Amino acid sequence: MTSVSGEPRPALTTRRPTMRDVAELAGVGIKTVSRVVNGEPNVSAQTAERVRRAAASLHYEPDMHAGNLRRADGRSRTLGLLVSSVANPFAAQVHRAIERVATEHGYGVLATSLEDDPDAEVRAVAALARRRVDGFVVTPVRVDQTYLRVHVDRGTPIVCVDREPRGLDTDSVVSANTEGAAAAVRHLISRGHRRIAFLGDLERIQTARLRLDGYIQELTAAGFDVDRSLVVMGLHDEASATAVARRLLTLPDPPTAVFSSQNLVTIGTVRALQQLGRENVVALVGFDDIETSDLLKPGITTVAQDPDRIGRLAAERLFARIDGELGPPRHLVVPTRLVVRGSGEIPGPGAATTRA
Amino acid sequence: MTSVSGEPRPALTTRRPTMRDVAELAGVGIKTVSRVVNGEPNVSAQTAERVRRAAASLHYEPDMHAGNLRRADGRSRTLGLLVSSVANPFAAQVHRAIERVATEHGYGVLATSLEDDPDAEVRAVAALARRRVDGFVVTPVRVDQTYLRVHVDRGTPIVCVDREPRGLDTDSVVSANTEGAAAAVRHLISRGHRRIAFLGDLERIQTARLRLDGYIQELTAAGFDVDRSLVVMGLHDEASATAVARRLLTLPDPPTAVFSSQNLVTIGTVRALQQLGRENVVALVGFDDIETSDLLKPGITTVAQDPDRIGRLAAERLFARIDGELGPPRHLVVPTRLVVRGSGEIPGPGAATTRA
DNA sequence: ATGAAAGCGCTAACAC
DNA sequence: GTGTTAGCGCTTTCAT
Repeated sequence: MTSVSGEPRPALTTRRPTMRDVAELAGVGIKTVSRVVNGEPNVSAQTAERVRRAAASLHYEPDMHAGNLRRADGRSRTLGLLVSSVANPFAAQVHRAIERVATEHGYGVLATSLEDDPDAEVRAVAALARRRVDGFVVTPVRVDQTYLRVHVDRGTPIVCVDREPRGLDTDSVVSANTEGAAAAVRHLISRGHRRIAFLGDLERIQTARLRLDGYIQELTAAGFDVDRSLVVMGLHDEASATAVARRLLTLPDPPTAVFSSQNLVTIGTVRALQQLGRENVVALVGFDDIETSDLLKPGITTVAQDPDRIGRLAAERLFARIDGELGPPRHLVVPTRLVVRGSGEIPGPGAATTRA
Repeated sequence: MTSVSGEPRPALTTRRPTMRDVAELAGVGIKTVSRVVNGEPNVSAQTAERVRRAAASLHYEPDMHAGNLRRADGRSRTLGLLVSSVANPFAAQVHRAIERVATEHGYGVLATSLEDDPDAEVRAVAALARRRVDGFVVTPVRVDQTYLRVHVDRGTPIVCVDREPRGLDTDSVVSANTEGAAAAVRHLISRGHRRIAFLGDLERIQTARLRLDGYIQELTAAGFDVDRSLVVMGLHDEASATAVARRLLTLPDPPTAVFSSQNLVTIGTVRALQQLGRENVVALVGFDDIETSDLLKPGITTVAQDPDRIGRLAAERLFARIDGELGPPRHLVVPTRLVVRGSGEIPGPGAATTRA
């Protein structure tokens, strides 16, 4: 090795400059740099310019976390988001809406996918707490959110989305699940259907139960009995939905309409209908919208949620609390919208036979 | 107000306990708490248990950022992710895959949506740098990524996904865009098509150009001329794709097949075909998969990408670099897969008329 | 096995 | 207008 003795080996990576480095280069004190970087007053325009030049030439980036350690408000300017999965289209749209509001406030978003695992929920909250997020947006998975109380007590606000919390009252933003499901069933009844099947998600999922409630309420209100053999819960993927839909549709006295309470279940049901060649005979309304519903034949009539609005409202609630809003928790309910595309308008046996 | 004089007003929020609080309660030095919390050796089992109890009773959560300030490796255990939009299905799946690997490493992910805004790219990188992320996964938007060099030089590795960087050589993971497009065109040619339209995204988007390259290469290789009147770039949404597709399909000598190079363009094309009632006459292959492609009639034949694999490989590359891997940048190309569903198999004028 | 002192990069408080 | 000092919550170093 022929290295010149005494010659310093070049560092593999260049050291990241600190405020002190900028101060030295600009020939000022470190506090002056701090003032310039943070846009505080009491720095002459000349000095400020020298500091800015020095900072730029060094590519100085202030260390946010170091600053927060001493800063009075101690804000990390980061939000924690807990969703079923960042890959889930509904959750992803909620996420995007939250991010938009967060960006306006100079905040970043740390998102975590829970995949319906109750333990992942507490682990994720702990991990985010160690990162000192200023607030949480949580899609509850556990049956009880009491464990979050300590965070609220320490001033870290929480907003629940999609599902209401239990064991702890927090701000929340959810879809009008019961009303939306009722509207779907009402729509089918108005088209002459009496035997309407209900295909629901896992019983432990709050929204699945609420949509079932809406279904039962509306049938009852219309004076029909709820035929329990047409109600199936526990469907969480396409395959099982297809299987159950096929079974119901090949019953001796099959339903003339289906209300599916979740996206994957709707898709599974469409597949079953197509396999049986009954997609133009049996009516279908699905809860939650599907991107390409209108390209199918028939188009799928759905109860559309508004994830963008849900996310935006949740973020606005959270920032209001971060900014010190007091008062009792607020519970926001975002209306759904029935999107008519064809599948839900297939007439049932009781349909008026008169034509225009 | 009848408050007992001298009685301290309860704090609105309880102060967050520090290591010092835990140490005091456990009757040990702060360093001992640090040892227990970090699982370091040289603490008696008895003492450790006392510390753990004290920490639990106070709901102590160590401040990660404070620790990083002094910690030798200075890791924030956070990754920065820049994508078109967290709501984009492809990006969301890449995101989920990255998150999975990150979680295994005890890392969090800060995702930012760029919405194809070149300025948002630099702003996002700066914001993430101030948060001291340990690495970046970037979907490049700008024509030049030279601005990232300073971060690489300081030891913050970068992996580009979906598109290759320019002006700076980094690890990258992309789909086989040219090959995938060529395979689509080859498929159409094999079904007897000669006049194949190409509907592409904005010319400035790298993947759009590469897919056009594949289209041209394959047509040329087959000995056909490229009819420029059948090639339209600059399509970035459904509406414009529908309009252009309608125009091409109503030409005096219309194409008998369409290759659409992007999801929204494919959907727009399907709509045009349905409006003209030609979805069973004109062949269609789309680049990038659509969730419910198989429910349409005909099903949409697509060149499917593998976002899960892309995300996983990108994260693995990034962690390899974070863990100190040296050596030249690696460029990974993830193969695409032609998914046959019907629309791409509609025969063209040159199709063999013999039947099995 | 345990702890005291110094210091990470920055801001608060207060001097000049 | 500007700089100095202390200290945020933690880890490092080094003593005991």
